[in-house]
Amino acid sequence: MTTAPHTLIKHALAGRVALDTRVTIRGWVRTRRDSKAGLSFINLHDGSCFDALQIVAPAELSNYESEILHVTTGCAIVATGTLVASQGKGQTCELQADGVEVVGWVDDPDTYPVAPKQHTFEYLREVAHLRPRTNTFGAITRVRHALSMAVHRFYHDNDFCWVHTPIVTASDCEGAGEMFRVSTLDLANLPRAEGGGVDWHRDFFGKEARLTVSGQLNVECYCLAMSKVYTFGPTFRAENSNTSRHLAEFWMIEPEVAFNDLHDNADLAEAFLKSIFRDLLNERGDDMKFFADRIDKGCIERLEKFVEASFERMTYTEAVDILLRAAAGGHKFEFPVTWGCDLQSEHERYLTEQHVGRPVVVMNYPKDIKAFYMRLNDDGKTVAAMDVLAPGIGEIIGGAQREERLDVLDARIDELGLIKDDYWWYRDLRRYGTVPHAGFGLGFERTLIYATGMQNVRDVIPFPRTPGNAEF
RNA sequence: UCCCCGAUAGCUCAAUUGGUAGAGCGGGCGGCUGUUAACCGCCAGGUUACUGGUUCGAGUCCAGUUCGGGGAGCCA
Repeated sequence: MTTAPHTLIKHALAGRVALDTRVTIRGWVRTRRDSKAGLSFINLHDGSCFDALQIVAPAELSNYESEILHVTTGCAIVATGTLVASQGKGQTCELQADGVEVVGWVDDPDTYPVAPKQHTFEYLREVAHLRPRTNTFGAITRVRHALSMAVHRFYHDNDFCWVHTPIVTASDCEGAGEMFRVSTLDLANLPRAEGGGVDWHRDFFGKEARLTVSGQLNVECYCLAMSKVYTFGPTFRAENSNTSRHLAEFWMIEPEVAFNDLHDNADLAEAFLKSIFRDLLNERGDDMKFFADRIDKGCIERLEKFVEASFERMTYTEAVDILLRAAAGGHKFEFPVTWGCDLQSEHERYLTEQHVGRPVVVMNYPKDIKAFYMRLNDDGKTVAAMDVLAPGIGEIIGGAQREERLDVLDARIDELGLIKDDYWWYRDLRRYGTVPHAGFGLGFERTLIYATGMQNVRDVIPFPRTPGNAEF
């Protein structure tokens, strides 16, 4: 198969193609306007940048009457001609076409779901297969890509290894969250064990298997060999969560660094977030300008401040004091604050939005509200956990220094009524060359809504999976 | 899962105390114009989410269901 030489619209618009040279442009029609002066204007997108290229189609084209005048939004065309300075306002250059081939027609223009107008995001979710053709989802797609590449660039440049932790896991010890089962058994005819329960030995993996809720336990193994590692992949939670911040399938980034303590961990989180946002501002100015114009006025300024200012850091105990003072000063909280309680959304929002006004790292939570693998502090009451809270989102990062002492880890496992044997390989890490280490998890979709000002994680992932919805 | 709100043309929304179903955009046709959210005229387009109830009469009131949104919990 040969590919006809063609030009991306971003290169044509950026001046990488000299004026008065012949080019071929391929893409999808956004709008068509006819002039009785004997020409039509076609706005064409190809996804390579935010802006469209204007195609000037003269009436002399052999298919002008028969085809060009019937082109509607969504048609796919290949236009060949000369890139020229525009005679009109609104664009610097345009394609003076001498040939326009309609490659793909729109069957029924009357009901084409994506009109060149404002649609609600709720509606566009119902046409998720066509929403990438809108300005907003084109911009989101490019921003998502740019941030993904920035993530890999940051870790690569800082000597991390990207570790592909498994999606399917047979260890039922990943901790928090309901998990999706993975099975090839016939649900209508399950093999039974002697007690009447399902005989999982007959299943594909010979035991119960599920989709991962975190790559952390696996990536710790590689951390204690490669020193600096991270995961970046899909994660699954079968929670019945119906909010603008939860998905059943989402992408998470989990770095893990040997010999790091909690403060190193917070330093890493800060340097990491600043790096990817700096890259985003540098690379996707066109899309970020769109988000600032149409979605969230302050999104660029917010990121610019973010990469300049240092993170506010406080302990859980300090956070509780701040909240108690706020309550005493008349601020109404639905849930009362006491030392030992988990921070509610309203508490996190107060801290990050009102008290600090930017992201804040809260560290050293009471051990009773955190996971077993978090390192017990010397006070015996708190663990070396940290949450990064962001305005408008809440928890964007959750992390900790891990418990590297086997006796302390075992005591925690016992305390929580967990079964030691289930964690045999995780415990082995503490028997063979254990070292202090720390890491965190960053929700990628939450990062995207923070960066763009979009309000729902369902609108920053191509095909959102939520309770009751796996269409497309 | 809990609380609150909503569902009317392809899309975004109107419709008075219950009394003939409307507009803009999009689409078709025509006019005008180097146009650009173009503009002007005409036309087409509806089982008012679904099921049942109250009523002479229901888009409107009541009950249930489905789907969607906001908030909460869980968390990233």
